[in-house]
Amino acid sequence: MAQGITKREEDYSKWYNDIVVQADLADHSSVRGCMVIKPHGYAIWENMQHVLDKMFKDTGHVNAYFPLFIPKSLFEAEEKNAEGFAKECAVVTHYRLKTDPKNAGKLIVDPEAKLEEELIVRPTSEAIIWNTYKGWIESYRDLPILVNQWANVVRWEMRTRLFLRTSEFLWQEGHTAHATKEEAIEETEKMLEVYADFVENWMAVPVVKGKKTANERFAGADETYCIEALMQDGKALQAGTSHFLGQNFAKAFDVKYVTKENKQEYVWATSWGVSTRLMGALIMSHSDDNGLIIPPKLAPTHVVIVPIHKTEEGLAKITDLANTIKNNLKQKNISVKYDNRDSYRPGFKFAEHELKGVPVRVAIGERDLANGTVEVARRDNLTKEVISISEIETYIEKLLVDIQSNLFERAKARQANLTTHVNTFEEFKKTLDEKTGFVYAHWDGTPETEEKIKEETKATIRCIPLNNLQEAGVCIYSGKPSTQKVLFARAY
RNA sequence: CGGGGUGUAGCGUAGUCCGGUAUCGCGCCACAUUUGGGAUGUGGAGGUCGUCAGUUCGAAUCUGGCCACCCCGACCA
Repeated sequence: MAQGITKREEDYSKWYNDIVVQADLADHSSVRGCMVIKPHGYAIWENMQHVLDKMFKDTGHVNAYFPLFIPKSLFEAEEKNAEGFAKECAVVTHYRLKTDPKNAGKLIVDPEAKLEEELIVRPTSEAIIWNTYKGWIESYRDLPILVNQWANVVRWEMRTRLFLRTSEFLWQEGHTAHATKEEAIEETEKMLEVYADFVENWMAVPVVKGKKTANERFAGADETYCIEALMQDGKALQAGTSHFLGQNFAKAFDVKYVTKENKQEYVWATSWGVSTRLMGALIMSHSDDNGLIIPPKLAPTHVVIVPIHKTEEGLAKITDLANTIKNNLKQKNISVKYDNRDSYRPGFKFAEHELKGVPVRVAIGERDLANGTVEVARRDNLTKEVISISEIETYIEKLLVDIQSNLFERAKARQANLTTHVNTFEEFKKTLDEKTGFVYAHWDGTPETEEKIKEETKATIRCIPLNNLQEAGVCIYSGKPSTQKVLFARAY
C-alpha cells in the first residue's frame, strides 16, 4: 500500500493516476495502451452495468452479441463511418503462427496463412450490425428493433490514459432500427435522457445535454446528442453520446422494409453508447486528496466496520455487535464489510478504506461497547459522529442518501461556479486560461470559425445545449450574427 | 511519426563522470510486544543492474546496436 497521493493542485493528472492505481481500480498492463481493470474497479463498473442494463430493459431494449471482427468490405460500406475510424483500426491479416526455423522456441507469422480479406477489430459495430439487420427486417411488422450489446472495442489511440482513453475499452452500444424518422429521433433523445438520468442520479455527476456541431459529430451520423460533464480541474468530459443515424446505414447496407401500403422504404437508425470512460468521470468528479469517493448508489461496499480492541474478549464482543449491525443493514440492502484483519491496525484500515472510497465507516471500540455507541465517519466530507447503537441502522440508511445528494449538490455547485458567459474573444481566452470550465459564447455557426477557435485556444464546442436560450448576438471570433451562445470548453 | 527523458529487488531510489560483483527506504516472510487515525523491535528472503554485442584480467559503470516505458506535440469516446 503506497501512502502518498499527489495533491490535486500540485498536478491534477498525476493525482488522477495515483487514485486509479492506489485505489486498486486499474493498472497499466504489459500490453501497450491497454489496462487491467482490477476487482475493485470492475465491481464499480458492474454496478454501473446493472443499473444501465435495467434502464435499457425498462425502455424496451434487449441484449444481443455481435462479432469482434468485421470484414473490411463490410466495414467500408458506410463511407463516412469507415473514414472516421480508419486511422485507428487494428487489422487482422493472418490466422496462424509457426515456429521460427531460424530461431528455435520462437514464433513467427506464417506467411502462407494470409487472410483473403482482412478483418477489422471493431472500433464500433454499426457495420456488422446493419449487415445483420438486413436479414432481420422485411416489413414494418419487424420494426422497431431495439438491441443493445455489452462489448469491448478497440481504437488504436496514440496516447492513452487509464479509463479515459485506452486502446481497448468496455462499453455498451445500442443499435435500433425504426420505420420513421420521427420515431428514430425520439429514440435518440430518449436514450440521451436515460444517460443523463443515470449519470446525474446514480453517479451524482451533473451534465449538460446538447447536440454536437457538425465537426464533432459521430462519423456516419446525421445528428449526435451528448451529455457533457465538468471535472474538478475545469476540463469537460463527454460522458455519453446518442446518435441519430438517419438512413445512412440502411442505404449503405440496403436495409428496406415494406410499409402497410406495400411500399419499399429505407429504415431509420440510432446508436448510443457509454463506456468505461464513465469511471474516469466518476473519479474526477468526486474524489479528493485522500483518495477515491464513490457515490453510495454505485459503491460495491457501502459500510465498512473496523473493530478496535485491547483484549480477545473485547474483540469477541465487538464482532458480535458488528455482525448484528451487518445483518440488520443487509435487510435494508446495504452492503457491509467487517474488516477484522488482525495484521493491520485501525489507523491503517481507516486510511485504506478512505483511499478506496467506501462511503461510510463505522468504528467500534471497547469504549463504545461500554457506552452503547459507535463512531460513524462519512467519506464525502470526512466528518465523524458518535451514534447510539439503538439507532445505527436508520442513521446509516439516511446517511447514505445524504451522501449521495451531497455529492451531487457539491458537483453541481462547482459546475455552476465554473460556468461563464462571455461576449468577446479576449474575455473568452482569459476565462479559459485563468478560470477554466464551461464557457458560453456566441458562435456564427460555421465549421471554419469553430476550427479557428480550436486552433487558437484548444477549446472546442462541447455542445449546443438542448432548449438553449435563443438571443441575438455576434460571434466572438468573426463578429458575424449569431442566434445563441454555445458551450465551449477545453476537454478530455 | 517528430522533440525530450528514463530503464538497478514488488515499488521508489544511491552508485555511472573516475571499471573491482550493488546502497537505502517502503513493501514481503517469521516471532514477540501492540491496536480510538497509516505501530515497534529482532531475525530473514528477494537483484541475469532493460536487452544484445564489443573493449577489458574484471562492466550497473566505457563503446555501439536494439527494445520498452514516460512526458510534450499531431489524433481521439
